[in-house]
Amino acid sequence: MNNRQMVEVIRLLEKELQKRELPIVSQLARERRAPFEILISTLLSLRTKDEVTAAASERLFALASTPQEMLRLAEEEISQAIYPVGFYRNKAGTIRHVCRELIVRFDSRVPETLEELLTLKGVGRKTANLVVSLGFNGLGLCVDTHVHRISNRMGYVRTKTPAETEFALREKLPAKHWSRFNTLLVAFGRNTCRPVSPLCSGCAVAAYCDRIGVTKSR
DNA sequence: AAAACGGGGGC
DNA sequence: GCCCCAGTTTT
Repeated sequence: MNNRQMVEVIRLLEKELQKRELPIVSQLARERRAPFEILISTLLSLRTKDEVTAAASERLFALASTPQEMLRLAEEEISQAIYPVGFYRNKAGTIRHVCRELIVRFDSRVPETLEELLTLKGVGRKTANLVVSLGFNGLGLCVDTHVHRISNRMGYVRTKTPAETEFALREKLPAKHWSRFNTLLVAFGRNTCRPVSPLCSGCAVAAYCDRIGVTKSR
């Protein structure tokens, strides 16, 4: 698959996912959110389903919407609010730590660069890229397992690891498509282009897919 | 490179 | 029961 085809795939997925109202849910919600809310909800999302994360985020933001307010909450209060996302000590602790850092080091704001975001403990490559991409409409390319799998399955790249995929995509895919690309592929990967038994019949972009590594499909 | 962090839901 | 989930840090 070449570049022009991949851009067409992005266009088709955009149309398809809107038409069928497939659950991009919290992703689309996040795009309208303040960077602080994107940062916090992304921290909540690690190894946790998106719907669970979305509901937990709402409950937490109802209690506190700024770093100062959130830092006033005890770890126990945060844990209670975000149930049942799991990783409570981890996530509640990280949230308080990040809030404190934002206040002390960044004038109570969320930093806008990948480098600065990565200095926050608990914020890794994917979280930082999402904040840049969705929070500041910047150039963030976040390669998770969905993006990695589908990029290879369609034959757009040939890579072993998500890190290699990120590098390859940064070289190959025009930056203006990055933000929508990862958002769309994650939604697509959950619903249609699943890890096993992808729903190939009726897939909107089947014509552009090489189906590499797909053995069983429906 | 692998383990640990944690709980719900799908199958 | 087993495996997976918009991951990151520590060993």
